[in-house]
Amino acid sequence: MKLNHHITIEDIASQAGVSISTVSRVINNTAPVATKTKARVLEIIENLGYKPNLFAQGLASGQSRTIGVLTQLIGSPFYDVMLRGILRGIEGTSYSTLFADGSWDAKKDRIALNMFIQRQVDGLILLDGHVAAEDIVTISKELPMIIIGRNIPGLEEQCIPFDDFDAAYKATKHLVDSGHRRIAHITGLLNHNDAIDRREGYLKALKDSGISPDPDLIIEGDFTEPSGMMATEMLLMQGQIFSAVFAANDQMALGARLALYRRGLRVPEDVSIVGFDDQVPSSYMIPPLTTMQRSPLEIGEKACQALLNLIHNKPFELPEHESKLVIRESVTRRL
Amino acid sequence: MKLNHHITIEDIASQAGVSISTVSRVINNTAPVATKTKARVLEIIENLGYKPNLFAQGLASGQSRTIGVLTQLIGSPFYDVMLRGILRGIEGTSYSTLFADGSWDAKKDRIALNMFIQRQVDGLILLDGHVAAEDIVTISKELPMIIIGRNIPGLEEQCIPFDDFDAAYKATKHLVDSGHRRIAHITGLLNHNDAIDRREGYLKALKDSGISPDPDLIIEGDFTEPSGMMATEMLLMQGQIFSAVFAANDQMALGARLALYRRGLRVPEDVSIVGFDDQVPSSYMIPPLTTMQRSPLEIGEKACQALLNLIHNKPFELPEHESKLVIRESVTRRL
DNA sequence: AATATAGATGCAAGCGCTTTCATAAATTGA
DNA sequence: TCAATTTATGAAAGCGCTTGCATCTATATT
Repeated sequence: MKLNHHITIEDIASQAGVSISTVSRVINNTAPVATKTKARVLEIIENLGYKPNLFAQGLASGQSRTIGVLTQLIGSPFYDVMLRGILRGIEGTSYSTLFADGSWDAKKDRIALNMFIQRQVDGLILLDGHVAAEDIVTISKELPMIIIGRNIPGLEEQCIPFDDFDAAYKATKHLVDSGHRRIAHITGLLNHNDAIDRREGYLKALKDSGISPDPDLIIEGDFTEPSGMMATEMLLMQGQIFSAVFAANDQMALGARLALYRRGLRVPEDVSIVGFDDQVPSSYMIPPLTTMQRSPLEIGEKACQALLNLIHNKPFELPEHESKLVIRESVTRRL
Repeated sequence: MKLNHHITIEDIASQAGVSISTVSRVINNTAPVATKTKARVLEIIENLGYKPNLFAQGLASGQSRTIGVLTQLIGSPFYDVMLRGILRGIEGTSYSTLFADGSWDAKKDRIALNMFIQRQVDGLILLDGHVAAEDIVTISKELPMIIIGRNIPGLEEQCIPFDDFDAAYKATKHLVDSGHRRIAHITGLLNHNDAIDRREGYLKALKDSGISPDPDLIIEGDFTEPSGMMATEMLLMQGQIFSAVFAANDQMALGARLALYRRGLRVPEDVSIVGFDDQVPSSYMIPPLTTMQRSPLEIGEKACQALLNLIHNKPFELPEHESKLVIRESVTRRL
């Protein structure tokens, strides 16, 4: 392992007996260079282990070979897997990723965005968050970007929205189709659009099935396990009658499951549960959780590739995103 | 949201009627500047929303205001929480983090390290990984770094090793103290030092208690849920007799729990389980898992602060790391 | 054979900052 | 009051690269 940051393009040039322009050209493939010359330069670069100084490159070219990724809460499974997808998408390219965490805080989002701009990232991936749509539009005029999990008016081509409404509809429908009529819903934080969309999907599915939603069966959670547990405890304490729970994510489903266990209620015999996200631990819940599967890894990877193409003005394609129901063992038929 | 990357130090200088040197000095506090002048410059900077170009700064000063973080598998809970700690530690500073994922692959580690060096990070945090100790020592001569999860000879002052041996010892001891004699162990990947240390801790605890370890009760997993499940199924299929399982991490404990469920074995009545890491889903296992708690958030944050101090040649302190047993409901006394 | 064209290379001007060195102004001490 | 400091500032030389322009050679076209 050598740290040759002292070798410069000039060293290469003089050893190869050419000018630094030529060396620069072979590095960047930016103009034709005689085959022989190119080979010689490449060889010397290899031998000396020369690596261009990215600051100098960046300063001269205005490009940073860096993309910024704004996530909302590192340590949150769904997003983390998406990050892994992004890292996978960038692998093998000369780009690197700068990470920042908005923590669902608009102020932090702005700080992060400013940081990215100052560091002159060549592109941006936004994972959800509370950045104002107009700011996104402004920035997108000067900076290639892909927005995951939102749909910004006027920027649809660069957005990968989630199908929260549809997915929640399907999840709820599955319960209805299994014969459940009194289905409780633990929502996510209702200042998050995805939580709202999921609730709407739930409501629509009930209505379409001729069931009039009971507001008492809808409790707001915050996407965490404890909130799922508390929501369920509250339902139980209030003596609400329900045969199924649709949780707006798997974490809350796990919480709900524990609350039921504490009360001696069996899943799915007494209460069925459907989650959302299909996170890894869900398939190891007792019993394994029926949930809506999404494909964050693929989304992250494809989004990253799309961004890279966008940066280079090449045509790009955004991944289709459709959640699908994974039937496991937490739902039973009710006659 | 403005993107003023076009304003340069010269704009500030001319507006303030001073030279760019002076502006540079007030920005960096690198030499005395008359109070009045300083105030004027600062005001203009503020008004114009000027942000120094980091490439130019980096090129001129050789500093990047960036720290590199090499993680092993983004999406893996324990490390992700540590990343959050790091991000928390860097918050409010002028530094940013460059992330790379080694995926427990020495080759990728090297690529990432080269990338970091090329990007001239000012410091490095290594989360575990397979980088050769000698390479680490070489790099550390030129680059401030903190190594988490390993102990590199000659670099002890910059390492935050984990107490895997002790923690595993405690975990196993807890089972022994609860009356268990035939305790199975699902190890992690045995090319990982932490997995080896945990196994050693397990063995030592048994021996110290006068129990001679049964090799048939030790099965290698790979730290994932499915491996924990398969290991347990294998034990069951082989007809091994055991009243407790110590899994080298919580994910495998979850897998083990599902395997037992499938066989109709109750936890903890028939088999007790102890995990390792205290990841969030573990406290929502049915029944909640007894496990070894670690403090990745704190470690990440403190490590980051230590690195920042190290970069600035200030004295620094590494976090103490001690795992502690969290007793929940997956272990029962055996008489 | 004469001219046009494409290919190969070098020169030199930046990119926006930091920092050394020199100089000018202000302060101090005797 | 004058030399010796100290404080404040500017000029200019880089940092290591990219890139437009100019030059020169080799090849193609008629």
